[in-house]
Amino acid sequence: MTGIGKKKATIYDLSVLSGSSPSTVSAVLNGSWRKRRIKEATAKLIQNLADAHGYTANLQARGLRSSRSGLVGLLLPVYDNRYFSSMAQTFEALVRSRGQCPVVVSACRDPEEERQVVETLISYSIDELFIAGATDPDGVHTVCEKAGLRHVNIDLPGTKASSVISDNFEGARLLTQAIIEHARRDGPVAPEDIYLFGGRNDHASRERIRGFREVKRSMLGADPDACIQPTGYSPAMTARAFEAFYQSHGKLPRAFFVNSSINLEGLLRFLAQHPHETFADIIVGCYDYDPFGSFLPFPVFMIRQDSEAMIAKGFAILEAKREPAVTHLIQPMLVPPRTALSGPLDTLKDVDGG
Amino acid sequence: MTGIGKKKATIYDLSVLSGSSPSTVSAVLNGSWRKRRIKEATAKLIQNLADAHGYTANLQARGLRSSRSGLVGLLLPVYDNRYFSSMAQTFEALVRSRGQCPVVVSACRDPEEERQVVETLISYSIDELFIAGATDPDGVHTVCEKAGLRHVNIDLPGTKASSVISDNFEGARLLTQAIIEHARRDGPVAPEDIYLFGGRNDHASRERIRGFREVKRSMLGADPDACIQPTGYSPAMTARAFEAFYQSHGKLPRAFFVNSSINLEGLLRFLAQHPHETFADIIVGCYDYDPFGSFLPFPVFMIRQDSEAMIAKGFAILEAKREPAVTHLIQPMLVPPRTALSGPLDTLKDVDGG
DNA sequence: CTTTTTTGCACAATCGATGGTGCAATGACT
DNA sequence: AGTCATTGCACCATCGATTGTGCAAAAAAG
Repeated sequence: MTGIGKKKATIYDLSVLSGSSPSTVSAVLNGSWRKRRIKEATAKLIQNLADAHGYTANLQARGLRSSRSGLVGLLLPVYDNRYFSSMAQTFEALVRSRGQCPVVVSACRDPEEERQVVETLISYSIDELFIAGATDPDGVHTVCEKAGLRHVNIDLPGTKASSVISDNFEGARLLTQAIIEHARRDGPVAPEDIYLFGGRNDHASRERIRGFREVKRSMLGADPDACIQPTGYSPAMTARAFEAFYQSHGKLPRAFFVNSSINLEGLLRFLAQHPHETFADIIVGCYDYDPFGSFLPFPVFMIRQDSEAMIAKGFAILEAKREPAVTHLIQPMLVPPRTALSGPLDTLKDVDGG
Repeated sequence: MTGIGKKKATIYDLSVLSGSSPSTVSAVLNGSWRKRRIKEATAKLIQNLADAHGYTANLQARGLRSSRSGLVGLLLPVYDNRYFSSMAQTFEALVRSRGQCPVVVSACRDPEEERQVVETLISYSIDELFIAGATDPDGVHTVCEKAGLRHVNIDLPGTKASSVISDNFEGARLLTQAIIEHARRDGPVAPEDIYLFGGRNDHASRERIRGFREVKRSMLGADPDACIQPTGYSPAMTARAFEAFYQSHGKLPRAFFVNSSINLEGLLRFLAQHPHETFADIIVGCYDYDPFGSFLPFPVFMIRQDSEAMIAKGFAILEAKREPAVTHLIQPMLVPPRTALSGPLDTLKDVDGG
């Protein structure tokens, strides 16, 4: 409580105050004092002094000396959608519960940015890194390896480090099947009735497209190439693809698979340009779960990826230090329309809730 | 490119390689070499060596010595909703563009956690801190001040540091007015037709409730206290409030104001328990913008808070070092139903978009 | 009352970068 | 040639913590 605006207390200050040496103070404050055979009384004395002066360790100094920082990084492509923001939320909670400090950064799907950001994290001696949805996981891997940083890929796999990803193939199968079955309620379904929008040439998109096509072939007997419309990940591009389809066909496909919630925002932009009623009968499957997306005015089947399981598995991999780079699949979950799942926020206590 | 898995190069390594002293190397690599009158040829030589060896500065060492880190912190209550995740996205971009490194952390609306997290950030000598939506801004302020850390409150104001917040009163007025006007399309509206759900006893909620009540009084002549249902911020509690209302009234209010998108998720949970058609005619106003929320099967008016302007203003305040703690209001924007606004993601380039 | 063991702690090097200071070499000028 | 200013850089203390090592004093053993 002493000293507002004063410099922060250091072990040297406490050393003078307590009459012990800095090393003793250090040992007491970092918990290694038993190993160092410090008398319990001494430890207590120093601990009390530290508390009284609001001592907190200078983590940069500690990190410099010990070349470990207690930081665990999560590299995201973007924050601004429910899949990644809930992943960040889960990550924070998990890292905190392990007594470490979470650091989340985004790199905007830019391979160069990804490497730079990771370099920066390395400069802070982070202890572990979760690389989520990286455009160039192997590029990041190289940077990490050079620095001896343990890391794991989440969501998009790399070839050089272990990865934990959704079973995109299976998820896509579930989703495609669900929208086709739903469409069949209104009569027979032809291959040209079912489209896929969004995604690009990354592993997840490829697997989802593969699952989509496989189910279409087995349920509908065919899958014309025209039904696959990879638009990239931007809402604007996706909206344009819907608009183009609409212009040439006079309607949207009867049912379609949207590659991610970001692409689904593209659908919103399209819808905003057109009267409400025109699209009351479309059926949508979206690979990603967004609670509001689930309640749109037409049936939206969604896939909820289990980011909690992915992060947890990621930690397990980092601890196991497996040598060969393996890829673990986490099963995603099909979410029927109008479903409000609980999320990471639900574990928070809501103080003063009235 | 040399050395995979080797230790990172330091200025000492480069010092040996270049035949210069460490301080010269340091000066060259941190850009202060002109001030230090280093020959250009020497600088070039060292720079080339550094590039060749992939040198990156150890930021912990630099931070320790200079007691500045280049880090700028953003403290969030949670990640997992569009308001805060888009704030994080904007923050990242802005900080990056200033050549600093963004660090985003969440504290789960827990005052104790808030202080602890900030202590940790301080231990890393962060240069500036944005405190967004803190439950106890003044508590955090105390911690910051003790460490001489420049900081600014965003979204929820404190009394001891400057703040940048939405004009919640005005936003609530706009929103309330919009839903009342919309409701009047179907006939006269009584005070008991319009409710407010969500929020708790924080500044934002209070201001919103004040705006809500003021508009109701002026447009409808009254505002019974029963129409205000502060449920806290959790979806579960909010859902319970809707359920309770429904049990006792046999329906939902004709129109209602929902305090935040998190509370709006509570509405989803309620809806999921009930048949679709029952609620086709409700009118909702939500204080927060979520693109999917805007397209729900009933009219949803939303308020989009301008987090970009808030962050930008926050930087301006930090730079100006204003002494008296002032509070700046940023005007939010009323978003009519079925509107897809573009967000921070739209400025990203989407490479490989096919 | 020695010798050995254990206890309790102090010393000092170290992590990597920064920045004040000092000093030799070079050039400019009288 | 002697003085002075300038250029170009090296030296060294410093930031705050960690950790291997050494050495007294106290306790135990002989």
